[in-house]
Amino acid sequence: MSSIEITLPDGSRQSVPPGTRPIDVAQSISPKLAEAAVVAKVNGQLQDLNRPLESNATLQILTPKDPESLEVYRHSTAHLLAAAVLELYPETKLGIGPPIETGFYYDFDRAVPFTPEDLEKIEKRMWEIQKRHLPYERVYTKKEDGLKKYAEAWMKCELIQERAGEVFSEYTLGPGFIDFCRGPHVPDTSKLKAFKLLSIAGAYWKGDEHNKQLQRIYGTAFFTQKELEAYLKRIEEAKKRDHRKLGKELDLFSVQELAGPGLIFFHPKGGIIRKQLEDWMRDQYLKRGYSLVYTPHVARFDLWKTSGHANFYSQNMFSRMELDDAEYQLKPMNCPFHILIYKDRQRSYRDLPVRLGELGTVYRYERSGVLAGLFRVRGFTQDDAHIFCTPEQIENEVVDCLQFAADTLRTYGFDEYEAELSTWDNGASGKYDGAPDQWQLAENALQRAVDRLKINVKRIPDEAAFYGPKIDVKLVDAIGRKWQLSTIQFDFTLPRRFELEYIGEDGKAHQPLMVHRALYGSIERFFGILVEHYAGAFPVWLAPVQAIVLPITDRQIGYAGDVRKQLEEAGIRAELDDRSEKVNLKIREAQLQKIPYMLVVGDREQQNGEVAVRNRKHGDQGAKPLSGFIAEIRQLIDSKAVSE
RNA sequence: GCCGGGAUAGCUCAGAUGGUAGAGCGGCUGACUUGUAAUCAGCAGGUCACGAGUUCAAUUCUCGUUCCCGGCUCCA
Repeated sequence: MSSIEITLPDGSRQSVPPGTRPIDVAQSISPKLAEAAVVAKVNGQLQDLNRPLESNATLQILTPKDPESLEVYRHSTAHLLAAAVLELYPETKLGIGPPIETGFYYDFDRAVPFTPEDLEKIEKRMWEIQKRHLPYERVYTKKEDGLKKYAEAWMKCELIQERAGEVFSEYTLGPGFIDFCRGPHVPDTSKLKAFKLLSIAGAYWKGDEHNKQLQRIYGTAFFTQKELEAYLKRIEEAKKRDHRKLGKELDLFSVQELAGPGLIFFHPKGGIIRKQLEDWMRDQYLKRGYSLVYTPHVARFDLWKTSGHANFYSQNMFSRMELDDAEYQLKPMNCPFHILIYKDRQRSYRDLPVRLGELGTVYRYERSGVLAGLFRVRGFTQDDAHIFCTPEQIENEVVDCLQFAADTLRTYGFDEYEAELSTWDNGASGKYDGAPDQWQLAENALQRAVDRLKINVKRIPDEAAFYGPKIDVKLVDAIGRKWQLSTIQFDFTLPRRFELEYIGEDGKAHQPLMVHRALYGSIERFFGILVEHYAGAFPVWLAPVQAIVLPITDRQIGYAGDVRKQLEEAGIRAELDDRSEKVNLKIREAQLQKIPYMLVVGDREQQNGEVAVRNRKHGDQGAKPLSGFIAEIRQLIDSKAVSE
């Protein structure tokens, strides 16, 4: 065969000699394309630009515009990191070094831990190697030879044992570096223009805590310095919004060392916000056909044996406590309690669906290292509800839940969200509880519900809870981060364990279906997400202080007090700053507290019964009659406007 | 839980190769009476996280504990 045929994405064809490289084809199309090229896609597979084409193929040249090329680029940067580490610390053993959503990492086994200073040194060495313009070259080794070659590198040996075929590929980076790797890579280090090492962390080999702990170096890389800087700026922005920092600055909540980690104290200002969240949710329960219930925080341990938590959830529960008659257990979940209410009397099909909702506080033992602000705590309150219904009712119930979740998100100013449907493995592994027809019914109901609402859902096989399939809703916050929020989960296990029943039309007992659902998930965590989403500048209806009256001199204190009183009578949370300070200072402090409205009152306003309105975002709005301002702010509060 | 880093005034942080500490902000007092992001002056605040050890001497060095931070694993 004297030539092979290459089909390009636009459908055009080229005849080229075998052994032609994708980069040559790119060059023939345009030197500019060759310059921009990062990697090739040959017959749908990513491949090195320098790897010769041996037979007819479709070929696409990927440039920074293609998302896949960034992964390759970052993977190559990870190799650069490994090469730099080996030059500086030759005794280090290499683990794996993949690209991740925000950059890349590489895992190392080394007796001495890396320090932040090492990180700087390593990054410097990376730039030095980058400047050598070393090629990434693909070479092949027989498995048996490879195992010998990597005898010293225990992790690589394991990987080769597990993953390599008879002959496997390796990539060199100059004369001194070679790594077992599937590739592909960028042609050489001159392609790598913008990268930065970010942090050091411990990480278990293969993610298993029984394995050896390695040292992971995280970094990030972008095609341009500009993108890198934008990313670093985003990290800075996220730090500024950190709910732990704002929680202290705005006096919203605290964690007390004397009380214990992961236990949250809501201060008065945080308490007001939390009350809004709770009131709204309880009102919604009642509007949407839920019954509001209250249940205890502890129960006999026997209850948790019946529910099964004593077995499969024990490592997440607080220790049992001994009372005179029996052992008691602080509740890690609300479901058994709601089930007991359901079971307290006989249910007819006419009673269904039964929807029992609660803001239920649960306690879970979380390992100390995982606790984080409001996002991961040991005591938290779920907006938890359980729906007991017939198979015929299930689809409508799921639709209502999803609608409810979407309304919740919209109310708090989240316009963007994603949904995931986690399904079982069709019984392949036996790790899922419940009958196949139950799984079928539930998964179909979930799928039809999202279809009816035209929600885009990502289906994730084999990710269901062992007791049933679920839909998870993830919101996207103001700076593009995703947070797991609402969850709607089927449960086939608990109705069986508790022998739940309803009497059907046929006069016989049937087992109801049960759905767990939580929309905020945890009020604490949702609160934290809100703090970060709004960077502490809460919508007026949530703001702890909605307006503050700022008299310019002591002469207006009397009038300012009247203004405040009228605001309070109109149901507005108002404060008065009657200190003998300059109005500039009062404004500054009110601004830093992110109070939505500052009402400046001087002699002029006092004379005319007015207030000079300053908005935290839009600044001075000029003077207006107090009654007019009250009408405006009431409108914002009553409509739960998310911006003013 | 594990790896690494950290804890100094109410807050943010500086500091000494071991000789018991400092700034800014805040607080208090007084003066100023001020028009849209910091008025001035004075004063008072610290078992340098906690507990042991080494030392003539420990906030500083060593060990342990607690809590916090970045990760791993897990998760609302």
